[in-house]
Amino acid sequence: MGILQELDLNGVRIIQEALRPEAQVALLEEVRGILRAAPLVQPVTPSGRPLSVRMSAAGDYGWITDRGGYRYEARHPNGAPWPPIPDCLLELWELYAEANRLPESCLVNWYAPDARMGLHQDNDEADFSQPVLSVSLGDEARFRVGGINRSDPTRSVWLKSGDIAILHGKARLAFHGIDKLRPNSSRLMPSGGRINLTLRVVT
DNA sequence: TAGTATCG
DNA sequence: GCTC
Repeated sequence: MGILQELDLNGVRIIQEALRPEAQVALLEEVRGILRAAPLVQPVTPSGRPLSVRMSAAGDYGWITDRGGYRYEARHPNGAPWPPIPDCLLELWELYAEANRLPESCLVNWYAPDARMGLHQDNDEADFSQPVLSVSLGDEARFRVGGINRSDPTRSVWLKSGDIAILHGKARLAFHGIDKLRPNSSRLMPSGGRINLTLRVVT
């Protein structure tokens, strides 16, 4: 175990090694179940540009982007309701989120080895007093965090498999993104890539 | 503008 | 190549 277990990145709380390897394996199996019920899709921005990340979701709502805009939807684009959020993720929320509501959405983001996520805000939710909690699985990723204005200075950290990041308080609306993955940096998924699970209160 | 390209 |  490393010495550093927790750090603050522009107000974003990073909990390193929150999940032991066995818990990561179990969570990965839950994710595979979600993806059987709700297959990954490659979304496009409202301007029509594809995201490099592929997405699915669990819970009452999933986050969607297409030519119609950014929004939450109660159903997968194929018309099926999203599968339930696994209990182990609800337990992580209770343990770390310090929220007074339960998450209504678990976004599942699949990063192929060359996928990235540009700097953005999570601002399609109704209640910004509720935190956003994300779990990393698989390859390490450079996570960049700024402030509430796009021009604010940024800092970055390498997120590893099993790490948790929480956008809360004044950092709830912090701009953030994923610069790049570090290839072959995890034994969890030997074929490479990264999964990010993001729990949010939507309404 | 949850995109991409580019720079010192 | 990496960082900001």
